Amino acid sequence: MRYWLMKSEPSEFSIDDLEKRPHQIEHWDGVRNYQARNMMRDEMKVGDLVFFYHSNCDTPGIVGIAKISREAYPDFTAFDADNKHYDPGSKPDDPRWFMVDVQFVRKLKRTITLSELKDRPELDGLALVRRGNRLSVMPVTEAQWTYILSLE
DNA sequence: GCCAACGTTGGC
DNA sequence: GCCAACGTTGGC
Repeated sequence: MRYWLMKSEPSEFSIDDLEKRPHQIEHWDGVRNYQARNMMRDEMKVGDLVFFYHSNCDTPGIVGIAKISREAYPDFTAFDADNKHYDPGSKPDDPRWFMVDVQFVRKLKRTITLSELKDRPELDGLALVRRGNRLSVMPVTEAQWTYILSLE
């Protein structure tokens, strides 16, 4: 089993939104970065655990835990010309973009903020805190996962 | 709102 | 294949 971190802007889709979805499951659409796509398509497995991260908001940070409930399948929002993630280069018979389903597990007792994650030398290797990183999906090692949870 | 960092596009 | 221009991300 692997661990991940996935970013979402809470104004678009927050941990509370996930908790309120039917069965507390939602598809993770809109990823349009090849590196992130490859991780979702090739490496994410049902049962993998995910830190749910709120980006582009007042207090960026990890707010909850989710799990992968369905492995990669074509991101149908890429086929919809009215969708803001539309990509005419992705065809139903030859999809370019993929998504997974994530299921709510729990919220953290508090937000573990980006600024405190940056302060921890134990997390120097975490892509999230590396300069200039923009990946919206990234791997987390088991050691990093355990350490971050110990901060809760 | 600003802007640094980075990915993508497309002319050559 | 190079690289300038452009668009996006996302912290601040």
